[in-house]
Amino acid sequence: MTRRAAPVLHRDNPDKEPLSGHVKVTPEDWLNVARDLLVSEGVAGVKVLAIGERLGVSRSSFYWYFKSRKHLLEALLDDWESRNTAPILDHCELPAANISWAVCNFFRCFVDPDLFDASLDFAVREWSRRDGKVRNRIDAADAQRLAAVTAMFERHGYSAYEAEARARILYFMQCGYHALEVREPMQARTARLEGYLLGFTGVEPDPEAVAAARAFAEQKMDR
Amino acid sequence: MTRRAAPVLHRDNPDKEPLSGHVKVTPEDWLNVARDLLVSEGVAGVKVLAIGERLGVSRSSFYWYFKSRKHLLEALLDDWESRNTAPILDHCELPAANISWAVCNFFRCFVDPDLFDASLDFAVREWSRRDGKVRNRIDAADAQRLAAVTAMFERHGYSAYEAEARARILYFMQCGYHALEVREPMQARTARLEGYLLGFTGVEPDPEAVAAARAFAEQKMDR
DNA sequence: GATGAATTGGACAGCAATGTCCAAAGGGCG
DNA sequence: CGCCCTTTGGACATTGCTGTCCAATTCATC
Repeated sequence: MTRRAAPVLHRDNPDKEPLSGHVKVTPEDWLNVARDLLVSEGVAGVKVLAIGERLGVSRSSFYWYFKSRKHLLEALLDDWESRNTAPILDHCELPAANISWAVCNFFRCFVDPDLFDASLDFAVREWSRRDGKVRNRIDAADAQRLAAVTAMFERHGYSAYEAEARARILYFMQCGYHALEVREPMQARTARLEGYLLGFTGVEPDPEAVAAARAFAEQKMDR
Repeated sequence: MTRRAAPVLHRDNPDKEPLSGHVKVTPEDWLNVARDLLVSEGVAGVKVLAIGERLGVSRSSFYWYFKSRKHLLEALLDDWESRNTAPILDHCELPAANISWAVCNFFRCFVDPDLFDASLDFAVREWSRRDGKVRNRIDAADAQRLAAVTAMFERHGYSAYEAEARARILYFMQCGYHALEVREPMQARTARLEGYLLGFTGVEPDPEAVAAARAFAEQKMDR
């Protein structure tokens, strides 16, 4: 059925080899909980004490793995970069019979948290408002993603000018949807699918693409 | 020429009557600087000491006007609510010869910071992620705005279904644009106007509406 | 000149966070 | 057994914030 999100803690993950010796947690555990806190509380919520408590481990042992909180935050940023942009680029490049299928491929990222973690992306975005280095990283990511969507429209026969406008409508709209943290049942969302596709592409949507996308989205419902 | 944004400090605003007696600042001054800080630093940056410093006034005098920081924040939220949603509703209801003009009216809000302060809106949105009461207020605002845009499309002949989808594309896309804090010269933005209008409305844009919108936006450039 | 509204600066308590140091374990492993 | 890697908990210095209290001051106005 639905793939479960990977456990945040190393020791809760049966796939990982057991920790030997006196080891209770790994640096990755610190990082995973830090990411969780970044999303739920913002960068200010990423506190050494809070992470340690959730790991069931003392605050002092943090400094065994990381030089300082600052170094943890740097690791967090690398982690985000290495996981959130690639799936979008991949899905834009997927072969597609027509523009309906192409846009539906793109949609998958914004429906499936395993492909694109919108909460993480916006947590980093919020962080970037107060940190120039973070800001540069996210600007680069946005540019890459936009270029990929534009190329997708161009491959399906849109002029460079129209492809750019449509790419921006599509990508910004998805970002806006998540920025507003709209809460609605997945069915309400997929019910508008034909309308969205018509708006994004300017042509009547391909019923087969719609059906496939709807099936994919509703299967991801219980998330 | 360009209308300057109102001075943040009462005493810097020549339109206001001079303060009498020993008065150096008004509660509105505290509020204005607080709003500035909310936007630039986030709600955590709204600190009594920091505001006092920018007002050139001691921290202690804050408690003459406000019971506590918490009360200041409540005033800040009321202030946002009373200024950011009305212009959008108004501009959606403006008479328009066709859908191109209507959407261009709507655009004005997102181009003119006097009509809609996107930075403030997103600062409140960020705040709402960590405060349930704030969250409820902003959800209500989003619902009102979306309803107004939907009604706008319906008045121009779109079916209820299509109006809803197009309203969401339009409103979410504008929010996404600002959420990503795209930095580009206004000319680059208006160059895409025809493409945007075609995407949003599904019909070829009215050249007169485009020309008027372009003139309006470029006149607001130096902001 | 007295009154009172507005402001000041300093002191103090309380809290939460980071980072440092260290002595004392505890368990795996040679 | 004894070494070493890892963890612990506590103490401590430091920083920065809120909120309280208060005595002193200043200026407009009655």
